Amino acid sequence: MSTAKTALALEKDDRIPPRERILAAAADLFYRHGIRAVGVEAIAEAAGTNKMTLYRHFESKDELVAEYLRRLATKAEAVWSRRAAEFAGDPLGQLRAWIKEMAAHIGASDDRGCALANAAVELPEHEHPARRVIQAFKQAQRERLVELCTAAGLTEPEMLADELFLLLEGARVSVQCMGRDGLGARLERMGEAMIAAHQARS
Amino acid sequence: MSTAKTALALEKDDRIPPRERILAAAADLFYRHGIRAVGVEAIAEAAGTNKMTLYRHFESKDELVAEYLRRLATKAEAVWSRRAAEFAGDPLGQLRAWIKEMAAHIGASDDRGCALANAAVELPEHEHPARRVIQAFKQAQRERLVELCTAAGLTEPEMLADELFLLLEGARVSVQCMGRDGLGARLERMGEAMIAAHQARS
DNA sequence: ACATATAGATACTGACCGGTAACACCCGTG
DNA sequence: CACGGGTGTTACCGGTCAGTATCTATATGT
Repeated sequence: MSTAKTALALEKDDRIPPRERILAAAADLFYRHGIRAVGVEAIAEAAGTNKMTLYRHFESKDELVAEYLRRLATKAEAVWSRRAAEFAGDPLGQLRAWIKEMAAHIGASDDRGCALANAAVELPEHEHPARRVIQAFKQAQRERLVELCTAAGLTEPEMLADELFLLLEGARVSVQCMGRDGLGARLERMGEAMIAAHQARS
Repeated sequence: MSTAKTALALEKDDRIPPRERILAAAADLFYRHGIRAVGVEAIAEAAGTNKMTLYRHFESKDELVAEYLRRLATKAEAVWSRRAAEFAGDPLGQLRAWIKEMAAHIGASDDRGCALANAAVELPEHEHPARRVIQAFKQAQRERLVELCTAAGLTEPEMLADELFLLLEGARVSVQCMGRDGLGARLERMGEAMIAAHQARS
């Protein structure tokens, strides 16, 4: 079976503790090649260490995967906090900024969609430790959107939040099926149209 | 790594030639557990045959995967033809029927989203024979939607087609992240709202 | 100088992977 | 009857998988 993996070992920096190097290498390889396609040995090597050290820090590959996703979720929450601060008191502006940022992501040539969603597709087993991370993150994401739509005084905020959420979620997977070609720009227009449709008619 | 696979060998029916039994078994296992999670031996066994016979009909696992997706694409095209015939001269009705059917899919308890999209997530390698199948199918799908929106006389048909396409695509992956809970019904409302927003104001 | 903790290196286990070789078998056609 | 094609069976190949045991090296703190 075809399994082309580019190692590209990020050069070892001893100032960074091995646990962090492992997580960085895992993030890169998992995202680019998929979780099941990457072996622990390749991760250890890319992190400038070895399997034994990896297993001293993570009790299994499944746990490493869960931690990889947990880190991404934390990072995403930080971005939301940053944006909330930047657009304090302007929920509509925050909503628009979010759409803009997602459109930019989709335009990036190395984008392979949402790592959490991809993991959900790759790991259907209900008992996998990654699944609770994914579910909690996506539900929080939707909740945040609902609150934003509500605060912006838009009509039927829950429905609009779902529309925007699914639109973006669809765009991020669709890019992996069909390629990019201008989707980023179209996405922004669609988001704006949906918001406009939920603005109270004066 | 956790890899729980339920075999559930469909009992062998000798009236069906082995090639078809293999494709049926592959379709079931690939969809339920993911492509990388299922080995050729498990497929052959579930098909009531063995690896050797499988490799007499498919030159590699990658080719089997491509054929699995090709069959699904063909089946989907047939559904579209059936629907086009049923709603001949009523593009709007056809559009609505499509949304209804997709919403029903999403409500089904064993749904794991679009097999083609899942495969795209699982197989990022550009050279994989499955990728051309996926891309062609998704582009045809979008094209059909554009034509339908145009025929229905809706405003900005390309944009509406994209909106509906991404909405549905998003719903099918989102189900795998967050569960179903009523998404089917909400989906229908959202689709109708989008269509309404593109109906020429009188 | 000593104890402790962390990390590196290498080799290993047992299982599974995709793919193949060799051979026995059955069944329909000539 | 003989033949040949599709099928089944078994054993195997080299490689990789997740995970572990063992031993050495290094750094830190006292």
